[in-house]
Amino acid sequence: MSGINLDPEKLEKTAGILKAISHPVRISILNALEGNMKMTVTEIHKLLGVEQSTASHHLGIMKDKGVLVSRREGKNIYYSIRDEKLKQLLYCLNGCGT
Amino acid sequence: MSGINLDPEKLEKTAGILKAISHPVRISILNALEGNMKMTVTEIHKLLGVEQSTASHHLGIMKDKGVLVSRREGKNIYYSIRDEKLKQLLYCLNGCGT
DNA sequence: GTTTCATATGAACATATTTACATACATTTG
DNA sequence: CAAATGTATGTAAATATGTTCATATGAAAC
Repeated sequence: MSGINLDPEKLEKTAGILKAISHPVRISILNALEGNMKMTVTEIHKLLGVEQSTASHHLGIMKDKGVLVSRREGKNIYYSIRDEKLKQLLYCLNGCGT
Repeated sequence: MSGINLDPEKLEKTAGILKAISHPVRISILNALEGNMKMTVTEIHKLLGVEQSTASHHLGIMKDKGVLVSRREGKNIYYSIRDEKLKQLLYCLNGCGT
């Protein structure tokens, strides 16, 4: 909150979270999840028009960095945004995109 | 503001801005600039303990993406955060870093 | 003009990302 | 158990990124 962030580990973590968002496809996924609460891999892959494996890959990256969580329901796996704070960040983002 | 962001150009731009921030050194630079308004390349290179060329490189990336602006004053070039909105995003970030 | 300080650039190298394709795994249905 | 559906993984190739070292540019001082 005051001055420079010196902790290398926290820096890495913060950078990791940001990096996990810094991709057109992943931003699209997050935008979709802002409106839908939860979506399956197939829904996202069809909505965005990317390969199923590509969608899965991007979802995996965001889950790995703690941006998303997933939950199995039968054959489907639903992904959703983990933290409300991250949604705030997304709102800021849409504002910054000028 | 509602639903999914479909404009590929805007997506690329947003991703570009985020990408420009998604690096430990660059987050450190932004943290430093939040407190200092403006800093020279040398100040940053010494404060963070990175090579001069590395500091210049990272500053260039952020300037290129519109995150920073630079202004020459004599021998020095001062960098500063371009947009107030970006500072908000940084505040959000420090909140999300848990 | 040449020396000095501040910054940027280019080459080279290692490493990481992104994507597609094929295939494997998990769950349900018949 | 076999088939069908939904998801993840492994490989490979193209591209991008990060870092260092050396060098070039720009501005000021002498």
